[in-house]
Amino acid sequence: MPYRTKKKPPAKAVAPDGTFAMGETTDRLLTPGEVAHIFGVDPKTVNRWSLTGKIPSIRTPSGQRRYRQSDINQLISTDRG
Amino acid sequence: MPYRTKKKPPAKAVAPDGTFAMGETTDRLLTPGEVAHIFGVDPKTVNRWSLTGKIPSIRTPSGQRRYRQSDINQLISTDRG
DNA sequence: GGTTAATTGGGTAATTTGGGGC
DNA sequence: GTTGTCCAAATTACCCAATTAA
Repeated sequence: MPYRTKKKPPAKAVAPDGTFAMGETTDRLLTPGEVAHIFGVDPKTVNRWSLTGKIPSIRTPSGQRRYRQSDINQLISTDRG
Repeated sequence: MPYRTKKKPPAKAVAPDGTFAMGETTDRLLTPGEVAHIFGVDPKTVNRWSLTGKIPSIRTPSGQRRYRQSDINQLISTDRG
């Protein structure tokens, strides 16, 4: 999967009729490559972060890792040090 | 994770945050696209999982696959490693 | 009926994984 | 202690057109 940055349409999670747009909502899962692109590191480094408990990860039934966008956003904080 | 749709899914089964309503839609069958969204993969990958025996699937009379929520829930687990 | 979106199957390219060593 | 790279095997993504579902 290439490091594709797909633009998200205006996030409209739940419509008035109770329906919602699939796949474009708040908590989509990111691939290691996407997270790596965000932080500017190697995908393997991202996996190391999950190994050391720095990022929670979800496994596909075949063992690949996926990361919650909310978890990633939590790590992105402006640093003044 | 190229699965995206601008229209409403068949019904509200899995909320954008990944949760679901227990008392209401527990036994509803999920489409490949919905399961794909949960795991952050392509719908075809989900079908591949059923072909390799990782997920039991149910077929519509026309041959399309559907998945039980209970089967999917069993596979979801946060991973530390 | 008619429109739109999702699913399916096949083929091929790209990504991910784990280990090892720098 | 952390990160980047090389490797082979496994897994997944994207392409297409036809079928099915809503």
